[in-house]
Amino acid sequence: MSTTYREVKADILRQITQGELAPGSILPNEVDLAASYGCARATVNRAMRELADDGLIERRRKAGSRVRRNPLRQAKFNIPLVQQEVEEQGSVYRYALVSRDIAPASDRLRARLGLQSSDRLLHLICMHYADDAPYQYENRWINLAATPDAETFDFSQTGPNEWLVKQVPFTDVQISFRAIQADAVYAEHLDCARGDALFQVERTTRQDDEPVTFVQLTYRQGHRLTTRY
Amino acid sequence: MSTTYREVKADILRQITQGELAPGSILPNEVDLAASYGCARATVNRAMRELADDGLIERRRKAGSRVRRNPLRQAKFNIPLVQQEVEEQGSVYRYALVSRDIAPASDRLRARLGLQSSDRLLHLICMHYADDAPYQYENRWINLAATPDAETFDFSQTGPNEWLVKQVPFTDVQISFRAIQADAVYAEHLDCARGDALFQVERTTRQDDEPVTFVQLTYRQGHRLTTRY
DNA sequence: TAGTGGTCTAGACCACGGA
DNA sequence: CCGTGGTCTAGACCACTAA
Repeated sequence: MSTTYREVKADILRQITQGELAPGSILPNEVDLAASYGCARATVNRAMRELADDGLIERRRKAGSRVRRNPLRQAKFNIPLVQQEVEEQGSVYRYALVSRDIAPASDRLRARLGLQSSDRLLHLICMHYADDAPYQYENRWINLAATPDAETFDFSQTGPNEWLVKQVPFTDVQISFRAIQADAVYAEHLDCARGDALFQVERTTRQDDEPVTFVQLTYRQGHRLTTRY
Repeated sequence: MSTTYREVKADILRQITQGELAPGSILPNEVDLAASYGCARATVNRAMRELADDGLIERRRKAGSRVRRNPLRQAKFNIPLVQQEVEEQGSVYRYALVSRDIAPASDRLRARLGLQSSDRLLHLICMHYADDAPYQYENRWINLAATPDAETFDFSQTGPNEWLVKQVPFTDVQISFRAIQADAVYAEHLDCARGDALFQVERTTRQDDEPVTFVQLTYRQGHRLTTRY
């Protein structure tokens, strides 16, 4: 009948959210907390470490643990594969390859990704449908210097994301979200009006600083990305 | 000279990203790993637990640990206070209250937040500037049933976010991102054209299921939210 | 039912960094 | 300097669940 780290964490969390522990105030040290909860120091340590990971407290050797003044607000988003995303909302997923070509990197992409001018890129445009309605427009560049196999793979049946995830390891991913206005191309593919506001995710994937792929995923009008914490 | 959990984690991570451990393959159990790394089982456990938290492996009792087939792609975003966000990019921050009124909740908000029809809401519209250029338009509703003090507080000098973070505890936050088209009001306040695509964050904060505040934060044209992992 | 991860313990040593 | 958190250990019991 010992106190678990979950109980310790929940109790401290309660004291913080209910204002018993004011922002900026200092918590007892681990030894004292262990004694008062009647558990081992390692148990308190795990509870406190998770609270620190969650951004609720700040810990420093010798200085002790304090409740953060401005609780670090951080949100975690799942970035699912399109197919899973579509199927999880109960729709039928369909994929189509719109175009495929190979060309040297444009100046814009070279600057953005840090590519050599000699590098060749595989450029794919794909559509993802939910119940036969346009769901996502995918504009992707794959660095053939990093992924030579991509040149011979047939992307007409399998989406590049599915293939890349299984074939190519990566070490670093950068993601950004923004709003863009639909031009004629987007309007046609996503079945919306020119000028509509669309939600776009841009993602750059690297393997040890070498760019592997850059993609723009543009969602149909009205899409939301949601999370809670 | 023992093996640390960081070393164990880094070594397994390397095997995954370099393809030595294929997606879906099973890892040795903790006892065996501990033996092969020459450390205690608890050390291996911590390394594996963190890999699981990071979405790289899946663990199940009796079944063992496997490399995820589709590495769970999850991104963590910091949700900073506007003032910090502006100042961190080296600009001067300025705040202004645009309007303030108190009214019963509209049907739309009642449905969205799960409010009682008798609840009164404090409705604030605020502007946040960076170097005197519009940066963010804030449209906020505060539930006076949950936060009576808000009724008498003077929001003409201090932004509601700063005040709420310090005054009101919360237990649950829901965030969503989307793209919207600027109407005449947005165009005027954010100094952009009608029809421009704007990036908007919506956030609902609750304390034990009671809605505390709902806010729409609309950024100036061209804003991006970025992260890496 | 047996194997695996989940957790707790009591103790130890150490690194960091405030006073 | 020396208090605090960071980490490791060897062992133990337990909860879950696949076989």
